[in-house]
Amino acid sequence: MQLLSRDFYQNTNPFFVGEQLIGKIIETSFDQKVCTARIVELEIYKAPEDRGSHAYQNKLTDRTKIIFEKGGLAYVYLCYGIHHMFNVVSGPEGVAHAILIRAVEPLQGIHTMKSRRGIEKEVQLTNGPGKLCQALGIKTSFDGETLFERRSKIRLLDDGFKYIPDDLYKGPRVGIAYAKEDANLPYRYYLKQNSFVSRPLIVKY
DNA sequence: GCGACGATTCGCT
DNA sequence: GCGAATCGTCGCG
Repeated sequence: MQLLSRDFYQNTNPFFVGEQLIGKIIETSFDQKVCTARIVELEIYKAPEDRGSHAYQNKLTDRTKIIFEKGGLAYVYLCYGIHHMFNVVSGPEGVAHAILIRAVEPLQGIHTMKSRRGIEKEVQLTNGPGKLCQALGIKTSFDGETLFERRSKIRLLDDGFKYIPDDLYKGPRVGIAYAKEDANLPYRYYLKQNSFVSRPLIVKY
């Protein structure tokens, strides 16, 4: 298990970073509880031209300032007043790319995740951006945490897992109708065969 | 200061 | 399939 390096996140191409993040491991540790889970679905938000991005046209506010930092930080915000959303900040300083983690596959700490979620069914634990934050204990207080340090409450790790490139689905992002034509861009990635993906494509016959 | 709204989830019909 | 929950952020003036 190896920490992803600080340099990895600063790559200027957010699509490359997104492809690399699929299959990597998120580990949270605090309150003497450790949870790990594999990333199986994410969405790219590409500054400054992406209307879906909070940093569209490089809009700089108290909330978005963290996205402009050097890659390798967590961007966590509250959605609908209830759900936390976890993003990986990428790109060099001043370039506001963010990658929303939409689904993960639980590996360790499943008992803790069940207790945080208040449910027993494993497939429901982390198959959505709000759900996985609840399961892993990710809150807005994680905003700005570094992802490349052992001492962080949240880290990203590589265990050598490799997916088959043909298994990677690329399609439109979810829930961003306000982004108009940008909503159709293929910025959502997920592993086709994985049962923890949120809202997988329904195949019609 | 205030009103509108959201990168969602859950429960009920 | 639909609507409510629930609150921080943003834009307006």
